[in-house]
Amino acid sequence: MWAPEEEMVKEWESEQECMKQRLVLQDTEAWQKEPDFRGLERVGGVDLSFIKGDDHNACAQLVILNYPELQVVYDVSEMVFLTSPYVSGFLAFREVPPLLQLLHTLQREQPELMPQVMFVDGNGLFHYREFGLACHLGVLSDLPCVGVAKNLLQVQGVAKNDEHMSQISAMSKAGDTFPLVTDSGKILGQALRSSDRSTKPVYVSVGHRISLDTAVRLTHSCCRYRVPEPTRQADLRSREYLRRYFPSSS
DNA sequence: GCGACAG
DNA sequence: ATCTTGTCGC
Repeated sequence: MWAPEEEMVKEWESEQECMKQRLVLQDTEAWQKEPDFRGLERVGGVDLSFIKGDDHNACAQLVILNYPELQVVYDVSEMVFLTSPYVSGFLAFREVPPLLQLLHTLQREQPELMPQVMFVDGNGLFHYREFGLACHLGVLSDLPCVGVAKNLLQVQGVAKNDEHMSQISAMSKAGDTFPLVTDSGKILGQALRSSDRSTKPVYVSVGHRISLDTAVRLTHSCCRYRVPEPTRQADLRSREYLRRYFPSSS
């Protein structure tokens, strides 16, 4: 393809700017204000897994877990064909369409299972233009969303420097956090030590219809291992699906 | 040339 | 995202 990426990225930037106006960065649900999240019964997770040499065909996964037990009560795997390339800062344009499709199918076939909050693999507000995957999916689905990234995106002055490494070392137990502060002093997310056994933190940021404090508290309460259980199950199951139906990829 | 580059 | 098993430690 000859021209596009540069032009496409410009369009994508304005789309993000437009959708940003619909973002809600505060708690909107009653359960979010409860100390033990009383009233929260279903949390969702989504993920995409790929076949090694193929960046178009992927397995899209949606799982619903009950809360606080965190047992899977619904899961769907579906092969999808991705048309957009992965461009850092624009992950949502590649992954959101199939994820929305899974949510729409759920709405049509088992609306009573619709999750009350979604966990997303990647960032929300902690993003170059403060509109990452979790914001994008949140706005288009109008569901509360939390972004949890496994790797630090270096944005707006936040970097993996000595200070950052030092703060990581200072987190001694599960639940410990430190803020991700931009060069302009804005807190766009929190690094969280999600389990006692993992030294490497996860990076939590607001997606939609939830406050940062609630997002961090909820993420901590959904972690049995380093990655929040909804996202972890989505990842495990989508990869299992590929192993089963495309043995060539394993 | 070196480092960054969510997934 | 994916390429990759066993292995060291508790």
